[in-house]
Amino acid sequence: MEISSKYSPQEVEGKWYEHWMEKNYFHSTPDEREPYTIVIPPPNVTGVLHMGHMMNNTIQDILIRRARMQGKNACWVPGTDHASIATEAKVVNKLAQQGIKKTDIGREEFLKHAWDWTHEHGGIILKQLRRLGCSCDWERTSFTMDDIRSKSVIRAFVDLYNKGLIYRGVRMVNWDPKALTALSDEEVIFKDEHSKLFYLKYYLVESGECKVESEEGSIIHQDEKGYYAVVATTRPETIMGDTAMCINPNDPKNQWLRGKKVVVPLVNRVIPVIEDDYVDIEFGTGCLKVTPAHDVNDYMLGQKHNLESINIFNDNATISEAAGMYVGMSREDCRKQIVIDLKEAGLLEKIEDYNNKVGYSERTNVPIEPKLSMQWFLKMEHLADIALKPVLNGDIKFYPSKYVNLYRHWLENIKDWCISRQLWWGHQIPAWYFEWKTENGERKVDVIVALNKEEAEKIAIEKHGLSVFRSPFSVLRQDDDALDTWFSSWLWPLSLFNGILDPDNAEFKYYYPTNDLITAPDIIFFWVARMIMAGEEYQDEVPFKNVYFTGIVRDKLGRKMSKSLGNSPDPIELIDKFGADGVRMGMMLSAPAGNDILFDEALCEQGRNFCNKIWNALRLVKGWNVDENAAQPEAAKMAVKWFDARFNQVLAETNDNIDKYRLSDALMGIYKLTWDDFCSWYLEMVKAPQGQGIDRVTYDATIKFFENLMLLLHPFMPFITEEIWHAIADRKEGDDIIIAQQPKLQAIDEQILKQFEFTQEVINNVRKVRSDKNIAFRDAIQLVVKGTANKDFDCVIAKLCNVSEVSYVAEAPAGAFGFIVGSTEFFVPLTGSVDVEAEIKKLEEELRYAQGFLKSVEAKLANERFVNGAPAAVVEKERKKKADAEAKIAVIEQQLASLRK
RNA sequence: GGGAGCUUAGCUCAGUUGGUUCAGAGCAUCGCCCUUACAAGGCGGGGGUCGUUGGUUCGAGUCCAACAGUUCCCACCA
Repeated sequence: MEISSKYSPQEVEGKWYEHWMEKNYFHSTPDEREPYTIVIPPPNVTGVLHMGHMMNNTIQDILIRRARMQGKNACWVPGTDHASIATEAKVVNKLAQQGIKKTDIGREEFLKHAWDWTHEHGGIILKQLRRLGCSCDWERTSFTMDDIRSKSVIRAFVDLYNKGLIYRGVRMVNWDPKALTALSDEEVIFKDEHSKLFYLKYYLVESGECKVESEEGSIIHQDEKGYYAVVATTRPETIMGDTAMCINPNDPKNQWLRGKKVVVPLVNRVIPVIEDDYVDIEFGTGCLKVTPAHDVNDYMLGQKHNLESINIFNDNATISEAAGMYVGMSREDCRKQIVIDLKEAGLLEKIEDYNNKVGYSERTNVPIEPKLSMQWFLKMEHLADIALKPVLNGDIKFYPSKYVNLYRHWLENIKDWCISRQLWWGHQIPAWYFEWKTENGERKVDVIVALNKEEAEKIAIEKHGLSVFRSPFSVLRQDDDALDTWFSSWLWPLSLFNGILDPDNAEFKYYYPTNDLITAPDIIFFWVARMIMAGEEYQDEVPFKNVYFTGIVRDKLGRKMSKSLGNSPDPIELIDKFGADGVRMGMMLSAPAGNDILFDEALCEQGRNFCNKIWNALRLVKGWNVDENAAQPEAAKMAVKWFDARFNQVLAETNDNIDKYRLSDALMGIYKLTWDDFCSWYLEMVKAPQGQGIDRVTYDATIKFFENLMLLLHPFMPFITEEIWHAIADRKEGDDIIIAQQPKLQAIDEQILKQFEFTQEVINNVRKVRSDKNIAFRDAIQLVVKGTANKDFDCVIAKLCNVSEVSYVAEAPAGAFGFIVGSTEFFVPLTGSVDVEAEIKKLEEELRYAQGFLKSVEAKLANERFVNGAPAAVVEKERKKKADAEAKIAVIEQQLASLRK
């Protein structure tokens, strides 16, 4: 049957994936084998595959497939994340398009919509992973909001609350005015902003006691309206919330303001001047306006100095009633208007350009508003403590290791984790508020944390008595808030095997701790660190042993891929175009651990080309006819010996590279072994002459080598390797490469590798002579060797260079092109056309180089301090170099002499 | 403001304890080839004073210092 000269992945990939699924090869159950476990970083349930996923999951699949081929019980657990804030935002948007507001339909109805949305869009990404070839144990597919995972989250919350690690309190939190929820510190992204610094006039209150005294260094402002202080601010729209002005007590230029009262511009509220070291004397005028409700530092000052706190913003960051003016305006509009009004009122001294950092919501990309609110927090001190140890002592290894520092720094400076979100999509906080009326009519509230409502009721009854509980004035209602998404993700390695609810179950005991975690460095704090905390807290054991941080996928200009830039290719389209194997290879070739990868379609093209190369090697071998009577030619015999050694050499390197998570190096090694060593050298050496059959020994060896190459390559390129596996030999049912075992490392014949390297150099030289002199390959030539040499590979030289005869002589032949390999002289006799002058010139060049080299070596050896100081082996090496160089020079000189005759 | 990393061929990167197995790889490029597996290919070639400047050393891409450029992380200077 004719095989196409182009490999077509479209015809191959789907077929094999189905076959693997049918055979249930991806599924794992505990047995006596060593487990190898990976849990997927769960993508957003309603998301679609992007390049980051492609890379990340390719790596996971490589590791999982390799483990499977090493006889381990490989288990890769897939799943998705409910992505609380992101998904809720999408559902809210969708409802808005239908004119529905979430608050109008209520929690239950909203959740119905959210589940519909989840079911409709959910799991697309997992299907896409199948196209990529991912060998996940799909039977284990989980969701952070499925039954077990949800119950695990609730159990963990209750448990941590009972341990005293979770508390509820009023704190300054990061408020997202678009999503209308609190966020954790990690969800705030600071961006540089070109903004303005506004200098506002705060006039002093005139009164009898208020006397301005000039002291040394004072800078007093005064105009026709009186004395005034100048405050520099980037946020003039918050003046309605000012309840003090603060100076540094050690600031000479503002001494005159001590104990005074000033008037907030436009607002006309009188506020005191307070003093605190916190104020930076050098910044602006050294006067700080204090808005305790809207700035973290001001809040701290407010607490310290007992200031009133005026919340001038509504939850959506419009101006509130409490502000008394500009009510209902957006903060942006308000700023514009207030600047105009200040100017008109003569209260704006000047405006300067200013660069500062503004916190934005990671999800909704709107500026964060610091807001005082009641939230739930997880205490981090203890958890940080237990999570630091395993990373510092090497129980968990980071690749690359530079992330250890980052990790440590974060844990050592950690703050409590705000875990409540004012969202509905997610795990509702298992806290109930029991409200009742005391005998004297006072209303009271008790917070009850319990696994479910029934439990909560039981506790309420226990604590407050049945009659109080049943009283018509009593209410038990659950906290409205949901938990941060990461509060479920951090349990992932535990909860996937039901280790929170049932820590003694056999599966959990078998699969946990998992082996490798492959993730992006930008979630090292969000996720990695917290999983380690949870693992240590619940199992007193690490959740995984190695963490491989991938780089961020960028476009070839180094820009982050994003929807708005439109520079992110659709991974599925790439697979359609280049095949999954091609794309996988493209991703892996330039993705050393931790380095950003600059993605370029050309890399996938290289992957596709490689597939094609392999495909054509198959075509060649398939075209061979075995001649059972044929004896094995010498060249083929040597080729088999050599390739066997070479294969084992690369096998050792590959194993080493993968053990060190240097996957791109490993793949490159296999690529070169296949393309250069196998295709360009080996196959050319063993090819039978036109029209002849190949002998049995060589054929079998070749098939074996081909198989071994495919085994080595399979984790990286699963589809084409399975296809080739089945094409090169008759396979019994179930003899599939995916479950075959990796080749075992055999002894490497170093001697033959050295000999062959020498041979390659000879062949390259002959080819160069051919190329230089324009001698077509079909025209046979002769090769003359001066003196003696190892003749083992002469047959190979003859075959690959179309040399009719390799002969050995004592004297250099006249009229021949010469070259030197090592210190052996070779000649290609060519009738009539030798340009003696050119040959002399070439040799002189070589001589110059060799002499220069010799000189440097001699200088080194003449240096007593080197001979005495350097290790003996190094000195010995130099002596050898000297001897070699001298031999080479002698040879060149001799040749020159004979040419000049 | 603090901290970490990076800077080697046109591009993307290796270079693990300092010593021609150290100046490499892949891609790109150039020349010649439709040689019956492969033009998504074959064969051959060119290309870097290892960011700069000092220092340590017999010897530095490799160690140290400073500087420049660049990336990232953290941080309550309005």
